[in-house]
Amino acid sequence: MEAKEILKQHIAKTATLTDEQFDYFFSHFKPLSYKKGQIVISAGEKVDHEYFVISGCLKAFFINDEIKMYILQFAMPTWWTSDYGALYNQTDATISVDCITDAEILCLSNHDREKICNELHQAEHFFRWRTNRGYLASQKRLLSFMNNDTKVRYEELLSLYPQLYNLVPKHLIAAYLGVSRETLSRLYNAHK
Amino acid sequence: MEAKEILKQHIAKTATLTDEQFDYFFSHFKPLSYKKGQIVISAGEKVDHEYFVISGCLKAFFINDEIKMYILQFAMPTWWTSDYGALYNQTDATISVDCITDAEILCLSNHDREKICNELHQAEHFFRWRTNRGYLASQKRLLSFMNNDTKVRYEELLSLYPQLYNLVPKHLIAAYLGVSRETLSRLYNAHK
DNA sequence: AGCCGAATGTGATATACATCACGTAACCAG
DNA sequence: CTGGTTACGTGATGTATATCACATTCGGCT
Repeated sequence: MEAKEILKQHIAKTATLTDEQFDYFFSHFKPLSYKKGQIVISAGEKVDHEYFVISGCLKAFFINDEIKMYILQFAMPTWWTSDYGALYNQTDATISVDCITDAEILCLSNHDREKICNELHQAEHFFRWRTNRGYLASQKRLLSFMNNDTKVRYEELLSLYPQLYNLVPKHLIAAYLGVSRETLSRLYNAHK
Repeated sequence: MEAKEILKQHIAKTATLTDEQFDYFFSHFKPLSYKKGQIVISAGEKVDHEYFVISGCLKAFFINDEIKMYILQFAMPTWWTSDYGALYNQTDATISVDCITDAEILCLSNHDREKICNELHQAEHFFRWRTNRGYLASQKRLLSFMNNDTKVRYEELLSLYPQLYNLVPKHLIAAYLGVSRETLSRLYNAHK
């Protein structure tokens, strides 16, 4: 299935757009191809776009002290990603995004999103719901962080996204869980 | 300033409504008065409303194992609160909300919010931005959780909301930070 | 004023995890 | 194939924090 159709079905779950409206909506997206390891957003630079993943897997991450990396999100097909803080507030990125695998993505500028939201009520509706889902997911993750130990969070992550186990290296999973790679290694090798 | 005016100025920061439109918008809200300690949302029960705080301070919290409490949010004037997961998905509440102090709040049903969003494009715009701010705040807190130790998070919280120091008991601050009350006590009593 | 439960301080001990260190295996590019 | 980089496993040790226990103080009621 091509990118346009994937986005169309994704939007259709929350908003009602005529074919003409969707064509107009889609005309603001630019398709991009990335290779494994390529950088999409680099901390310290300006951010003008958000990204909708068609295929592949990206990560959005924060690096502190030039040393420790924390992964905010693994972005899989039909997920959106960006440094939304920087994007909405027009500040420099503090979060970076790069490709864990080769990836096809659709790119939408901040300006165009606001323009479309203004022009099409249903587009605004869609983006409200998208953000809402992100908010709920973030809150759920925060609660899990406070409430569960690493092992439970690890199993939670894998039961939610089993494909991650073979797709991304273990030290990235550790960076998502917020523990060291050594601790994670010991956790699932404590067989029995 | 009365409740209606507070809400009006709050909305005006993100959305443009005529006086007539705002009057219509406001007509869906119901003012309520609560006493310190009163319960607004009780885990396990249905949730039909979200709440806009006019005065006082509420907390939204999760209780695990009938023992440990984690505070998701201190809701201060002009903040919104509810169990949004339960509200949007029409499931039973997993999060409770109660009053830390006496409070005046405005209450809006889930049904009415969706109705207004559908009728007034600018209302949908407002709620998109409100949710967006919540999402960014939640993401920031998550990052701080992974990246900073308890002391830094404690200072972060107090520099953001200095009034909390005298307003809420320390064990609630500990429950927000995700540490035991003993640890928090030792932290700021470790005066050399 | 005086009482009682709630809030807070503080010691002792246990534990999960970070960190450092080192070794091995897998992967890829020349 | 080969050398180097990346991923992964595992031991030893230090540290922040949880937990339990108990003492003390505070604040709201009657």
